[in-house]
Amino acid sequence: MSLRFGLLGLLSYQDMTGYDLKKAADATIGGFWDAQASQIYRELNYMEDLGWLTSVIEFQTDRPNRRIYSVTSSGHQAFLQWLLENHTDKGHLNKSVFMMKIFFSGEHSTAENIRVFQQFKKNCEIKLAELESKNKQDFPFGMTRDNHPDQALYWEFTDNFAKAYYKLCLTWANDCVAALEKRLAS
Amino acid sequence: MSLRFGLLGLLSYQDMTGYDLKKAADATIGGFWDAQASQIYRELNYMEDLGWLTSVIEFQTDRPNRRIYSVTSSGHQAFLQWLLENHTDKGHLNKSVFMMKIFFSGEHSTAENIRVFQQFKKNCEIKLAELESKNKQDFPFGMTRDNHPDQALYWEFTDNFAKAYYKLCLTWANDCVAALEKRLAS
DNA sequence: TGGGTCATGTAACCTGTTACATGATTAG
DNA sequence: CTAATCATGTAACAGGTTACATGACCCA
Repeated sequence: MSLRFGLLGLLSYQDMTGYDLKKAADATIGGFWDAQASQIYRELNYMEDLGWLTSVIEFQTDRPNRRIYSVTSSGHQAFLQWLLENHTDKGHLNKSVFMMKIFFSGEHSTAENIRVFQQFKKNCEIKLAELESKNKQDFPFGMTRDNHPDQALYWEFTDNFAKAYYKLCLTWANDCVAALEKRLAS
Repeated sequence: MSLRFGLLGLLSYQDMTGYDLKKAADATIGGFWDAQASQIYRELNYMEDLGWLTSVIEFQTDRPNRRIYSVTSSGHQAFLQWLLENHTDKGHLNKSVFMMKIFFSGEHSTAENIRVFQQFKKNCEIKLAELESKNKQDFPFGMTRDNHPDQALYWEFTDNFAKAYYKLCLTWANDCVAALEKRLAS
């Protein structure tokens, strides 16, 4: 699994600094991958050691210097190979803390669990709103849909998935709340 | 975070060995948590050090001895506290290798990507079939729905979620394939 | 004057994964 | 005869998280 290859992919669109990458990642793969800045810097370092990246420092006087990374040909090869490796992610719903808690929620009162679901719904609504609004503006750093017509379709696919996912969460949570309220009434 | 509490939860239903826990986990929380046996044993050890569990060895002659774990009161307290901690899992679609690959799939040919989606669909269908069949039999180790009426509703909630999730994956993948075929035709 | 942005990182830690090892019994 | 089941683990590693540190500039 790997942020690693996500970074390679983004850098293949455009040379960037770690700081830029954090923002680019949030704006592009952020719907399904939450990247930590500290990890980004670590990965960049590691990949430079591997020879997958090279970097140049841009000196600035009024702001901190910027270290700009570029993918080498061996880095791009590694990326392409990763893309071809068998995609069988075992179904990718294989670690959900929230579901774990729900599973054991019989320990709590019905009323309390309704509140938990309502909180969950709020979070989903926020996520959905973020995804909808993001859609209107284009991707940053020169990665526009016009710029990358072949890629844009796949960007939409992942976007659609994320949206559909959070909508599913909302309807599911509504059903759960309905069932719990029914129990309260009886 | 954290198989640990899942194990505590299951042990609160019934005393068990690590081996039993692996099977119980697969049968109960397996829809949304893939637990490794090696990690189970490590966690059991660790929790015994913490004083959250105690264990007794059951000697057997014809088979390996069994180490049976029970939750202590401090273990149960830790479990309850975890349940109450704020549930805000940031949305739990925050790490998907599959989506990462799809996002960057513009590098491949349309035909190849159609095959990738078809493989994905097959995996989802298998998962769905597993979930449907599991439903018919009851949970193992005395954890029946009649036995735990308060819990059973929440078990169903997580079950419903997993099923709805894989169904969503299927319809999404179908839409993607349709879009790709349309592109092939034009 | 306080908080946000720009920009880089380190260190310790936690959690989960992979690969391996052992060895008897039982069912096909 | 072979594979699965029972049953327990260890060791090394990979990947991700949290907390912290630095410091200037800009805007309200």
